[in-house]
Amino acid sequence: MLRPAARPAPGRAAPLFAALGDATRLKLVARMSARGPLSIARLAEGSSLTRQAITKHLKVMEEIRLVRSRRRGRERIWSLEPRRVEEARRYLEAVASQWDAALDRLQRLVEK
Amino acid sequence: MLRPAARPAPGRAAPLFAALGDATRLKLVARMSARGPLSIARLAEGSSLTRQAITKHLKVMEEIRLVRSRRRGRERIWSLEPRRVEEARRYLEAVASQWDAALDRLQRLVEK
DNA sequence: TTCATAAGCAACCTCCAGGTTGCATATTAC
DNA sequence: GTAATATGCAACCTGGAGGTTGCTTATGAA
Repeated sequence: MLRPAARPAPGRAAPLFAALGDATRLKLVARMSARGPLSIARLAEGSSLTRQAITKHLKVMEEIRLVRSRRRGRERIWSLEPRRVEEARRYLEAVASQWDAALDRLQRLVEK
Repeated sequence: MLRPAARPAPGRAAPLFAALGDATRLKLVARMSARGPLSIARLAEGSSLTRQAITKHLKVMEEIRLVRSRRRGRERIWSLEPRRVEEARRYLEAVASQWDAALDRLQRLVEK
């Protein structure tokens, strides 16, 4: 009985948004999403930051399972976890529609 | 010619997610979205934090236009800015579908 | 087998986000 | 008019996020 994934509580969703809320990390996400799985070296390429800084950011995102990594030879390959992205997306969708509903309610109250 | 609102660059979208990425702020968003426009006092109600702390959070969100406020008598009423929520939502939607596309491309490459 | 590449580990630094307290000011209620 | 309510302003404190440097280790290439 696969339930339709209820909206998570704000306390649970916040860390997800926090992970996305750093420009460096969001660029990493964008790069992965554009090119597919990439090694740290590839991800750090062109950045003004150190490779170690990039690694730290990746670990932050891994901790909340926004990305995952696997070792391949001497490299470590990083992938996006699309289910988490989707989870965040749905949260915002719910917020927006709930807000609309609240406004509608108030509007009707005034009209009465 | 109202264009369909292109996906913003990571650098522009990150502050939006950062604003959502704090548990206190996300709770404020949730509360507004559930009940409609609310005063600071209402928003601070039940929280363990100071009213001033709440005010600071609201200002953070106002700065990036995730919420707006208007004065009404001695109160200040805070509302959600649903277009910004929608903007963030679309960003995530784009990330997810781009990732899927990248995987598909790679998959087809392997099969060839 | 030796050199170059890719990554991991750890210690350290700095600044500012997220809080607080204390006081001032504007509105509203009685 | 006076007390209570709702908010604004400012100074201050503190931990941890986001960086760096330096060194080590594993793997691949020639």
